[in-house]
Amino acid sequence: MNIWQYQPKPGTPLYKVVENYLRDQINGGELSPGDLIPSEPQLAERLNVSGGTVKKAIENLVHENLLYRHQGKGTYVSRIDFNNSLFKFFTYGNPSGNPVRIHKETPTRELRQGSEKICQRLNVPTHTELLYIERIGYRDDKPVLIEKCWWIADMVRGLEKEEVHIPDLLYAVVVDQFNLPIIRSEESLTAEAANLSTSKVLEVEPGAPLVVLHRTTYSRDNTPVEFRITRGRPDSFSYRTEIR
Amino acid sequence: MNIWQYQPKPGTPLYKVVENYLRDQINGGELSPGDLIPSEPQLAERLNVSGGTVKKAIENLVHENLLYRHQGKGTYVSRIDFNNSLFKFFTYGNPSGNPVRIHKETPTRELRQGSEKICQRLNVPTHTELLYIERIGYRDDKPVLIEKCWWIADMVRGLEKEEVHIPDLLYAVVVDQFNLPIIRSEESLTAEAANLSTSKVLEVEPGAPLVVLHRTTYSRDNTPVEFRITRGRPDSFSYRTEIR
DNA sequence: TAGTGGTCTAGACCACTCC
DNA sequence: GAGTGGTCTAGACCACTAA
Repeated sequence: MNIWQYQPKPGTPLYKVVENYLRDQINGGELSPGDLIPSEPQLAERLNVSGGTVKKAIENLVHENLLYRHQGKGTYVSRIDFNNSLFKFFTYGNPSGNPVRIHKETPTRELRQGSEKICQRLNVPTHTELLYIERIGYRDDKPVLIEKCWWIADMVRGLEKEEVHIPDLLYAVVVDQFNLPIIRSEESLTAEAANLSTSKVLEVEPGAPLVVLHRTTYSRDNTPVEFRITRGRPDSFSYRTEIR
Repeated sequence: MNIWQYQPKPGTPLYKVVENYLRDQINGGELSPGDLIPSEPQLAERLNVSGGTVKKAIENLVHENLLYRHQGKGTYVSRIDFNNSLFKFFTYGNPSGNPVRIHKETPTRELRQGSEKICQRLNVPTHTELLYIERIGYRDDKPVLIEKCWWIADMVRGLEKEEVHIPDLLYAVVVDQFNLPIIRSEESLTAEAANLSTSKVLEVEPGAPLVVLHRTTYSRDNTPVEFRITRGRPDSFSYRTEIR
C-alpha cells in the first residue's frame, strides 16, 4: 500500500494523510456505517506509519464522530445519529424537563411529480418522480408537529406501498429494507407563521408562530435522497447551547 | 507540587488529572482569559508527568475551546467567543449569504428593581437593583431585533451613566472598564408571537412570529451577571447545522 | 539562538473482549 | 491466551516566534 497517493499536498502531516485514507474508504463505500475497521497495528503496517500516528488519526476521526472505539473489540464506522438533530428539541418544553417521546402517524403517502423548488433541493430535474410522505407528531395525544418529506422515488422503490410499515424513525426502514445507506444530513432552523391548513392540524390560530426545520439527507457520494420540512409548535421547542 | 491532590477518584488517568489541575487554575482565577499558561516542559516538571501526558491534556482542553495554542509562543486561556452565539444567525438571510453587520442603538438604560422572574434567572433575591438596558439592532437601517438586558447593578456600578459609551459588543466594556471577567454564557432559542410594542419596533404585525433567544451570562464561580432576551424577525434568522 | 508547540517514532504496561 | 484499544513514557527532529 502506497500511502502517498492519499497525500493531497506536500507538507501534510502523516496523521492527516491517514485520516484522509480512512475518510476515502468510508465515503467511497469500502467501509460502511457499522463496519469494523482494521486494527491499529494492521493500519500502521499497511500504511507504513507508526502506531502512534494511526492512533492520533483515529482519535481525530472519533472526535468528529466519524468513528467510535470499543476497547477490546475494535474501531467501527459510526452510524448517523439523529439524536444530534435539532428535531430532538421538540421533545423539550414539558415542566419536568425530561425528554418526552413523540409518536408519529402517517396520513399521506403517495408518488408525485416534484415541484421545481423541491427538485432543486434534491438536485434532480424538475418533475422527477418523488415519494411524498406527510406525518404528524403527537405528544400526549396532542399534535405538536407536522412533517413533509420528499424522497427520490427510484431510491426507495416500494416504500409507497401501504404494506410497508413506517416506524417513528423512517430512516431505519430505508437503511435496512431498501439498502440505501444514510451518510449525513444538513438542517436549518427558523420561524414562520402558520398557514390555514397547518394551523388546523396543529390546533393553533392561523398566523401563529411556528418553528420550522428544513432537512436534506444524503446518501453515498453526497447524493441527496430526501428533503423534509418539519413545522412545530414553539411551546414544545427549545434549543439550548453553551458559549465559552 | 503534589499532583495527586487533583485526582478526584483513584483510577483517573494522569492526563485527566492534568486537565483538572488546569481547569481548577482557570475557574479559580489563578489563570484568566488571555493569560499565557506555563509551557509544556514546565507543567510536566511541576506535575511530575511526562511531556506527552501534558500534551494530551492540553490537546483535550484546546478541543473544548478552553485553551488555544500558538506555535512558537505558547498556550493561552481562551476568551469567551460570542461568535459562537446563536445570535450570529441573525446576520444570515440576505440573498448573497454573506454575514451582514448589525448596528445597535441603546434607547433605554436605567436602574430598576428586578422582577421575581428576572431575579430568579440571575439567582438573586427579588427586587435586587438591576441595570436595565434596551437595545435595537438594525440591518441596512431596518430594525431586525430588540434586546432587553438585565445586569446585576452592583457588578457594573457606573455603567448606568450616560457618559459611558456602549459599543455594539457590550461585553467589551464590562470586561475592560468594570474588570468583570466574562467566563461563559448559556443560550436557549425558541419562537413566539410579537406583542404590540415589539411589533411596532420591529415593524411587523402584532402576533407575527419572532425568533427568541434567552441568554444568561456568567462570571467567575458560575455567578450569573446578566440575563438577556433577544427577539428578532425570523426572515433575518436561519440556523444551520450538520448531522453525521 | 533559545524556547515554544507540532510531528513522529518505539516500546512498555494495562484493561477489556472473546474464544 | 491472543488481540484489541487505553495510558504513559522518552526522545528525536521540525517549524515558528521573539530577542
